[in-house]
Amino acid sequence: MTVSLSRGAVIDTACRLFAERGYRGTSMKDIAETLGVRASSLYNHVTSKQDILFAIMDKAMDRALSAQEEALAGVGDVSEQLRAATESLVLDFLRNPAEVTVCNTEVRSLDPANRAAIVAKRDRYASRVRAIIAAGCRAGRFEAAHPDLAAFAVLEMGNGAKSWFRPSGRFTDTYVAREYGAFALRMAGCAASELRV
Amino acid sequence: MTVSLSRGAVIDTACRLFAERGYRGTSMKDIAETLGVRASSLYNHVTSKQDILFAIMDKAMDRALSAQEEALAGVGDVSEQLRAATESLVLDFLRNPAEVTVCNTEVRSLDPANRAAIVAKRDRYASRVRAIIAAGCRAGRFEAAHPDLAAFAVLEMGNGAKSWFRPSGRFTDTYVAREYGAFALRMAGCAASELRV
DNA sequence: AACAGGCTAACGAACGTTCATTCGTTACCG
DNA sequence: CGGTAACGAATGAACGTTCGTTAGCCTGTT
Repeated sequence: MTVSLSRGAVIDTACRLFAERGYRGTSMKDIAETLGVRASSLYNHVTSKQDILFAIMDKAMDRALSAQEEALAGVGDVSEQLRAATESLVLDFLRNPAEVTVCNTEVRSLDPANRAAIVAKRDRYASRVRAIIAAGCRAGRFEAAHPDLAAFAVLEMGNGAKSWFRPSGRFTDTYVAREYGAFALRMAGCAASELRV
Repeated sequence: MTVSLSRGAVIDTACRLFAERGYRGTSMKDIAETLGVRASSLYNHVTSKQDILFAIMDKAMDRALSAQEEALAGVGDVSEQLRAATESLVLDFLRNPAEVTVCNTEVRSLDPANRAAIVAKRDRYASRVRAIIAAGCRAGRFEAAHPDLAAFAVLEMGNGAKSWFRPSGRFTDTYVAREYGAFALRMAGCAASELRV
């Protein structure tokens, strides 16, 4: 009988522990024990602890970016774009809380080269949201006094949702995402008549 | 000539370092070196590293709580209460970024007893915001579908502001706080006619 | 026979903390 | 005024752990 580790299992387990206790608060021994194995065995599947951290974050950013692309594909109206982008963001946060927590709290634990790669992807993600709000303001459909400021507030909403959401709670994740999509439109100052579509 | 350490100086320096590198990512040696002193000298002023962390967070929570009380004192109208509470929250975040960062990221590094004390204060702070939104909804002044959900979104806005705000930037902290106060009213579904007071 | 993947053992470094000692200043006493 | 006792605070050395990582071995499967 072989329980037999895999790279994926190591990374998934590490992700959960990093989210709970932080990167520096989690030892290779902790990860190994959770998997029922000795610490040295992990090195058959990953090259270092830093390697694990980067793999978690890189995978998570790619997932978020492609979910965002998919959500926006074929959506022309700028209000619907903001709604779709926000719903995608919130859904991603609610469905992958551990990965997202690691992404949000452990950027500082990345080696400089790894950090540059992750920050670039994060910026790409954020700039799409900024662009939508800016376009809506230019078109006179939103009336945010400062589009960038509203964009940051929207991007932060995912964290707000993640911090209290529990899958076993009153709401489904899709329902919460829709609710936050509406928050985003309101915050951007979208004309009230559009809000109840 | 005596540079001579003090408990306050140790705590302030530690706060900045904890905010940048995290509690576990900061050693007593790091703190001491920043102060131009050896690690063992710190123990003349604090009893342990954990003691430092708790002192930082306890002071920060007390400051936030009393700022909130002061902001709400004598404000009767529920819309103005939400605006005042949000402005107070955002201002506190913008003016004490290091303390707030530590409070938001290092709860997990607290010993169980210390954690209970801090979480109790944090809950007291959050419940005041929840109560305002709930009251506004009952009075028909707000129309959030789920008051608690809107409350969490409001509480998260401080983080959103803190993450991009720089004192040297385009906006003053009071201006940003006002802007976020308006976001909060919109998000709660406050009647549009009240928004431009 | 080859090998992947687990194991034990060991490493050097860094950690938080303690301890006895030394230093510099202040306050008192003759 | 000079000598000294006393005290707060900084120090280097040492402690027991824990850290991430490497090396070499052993076993079960192919």
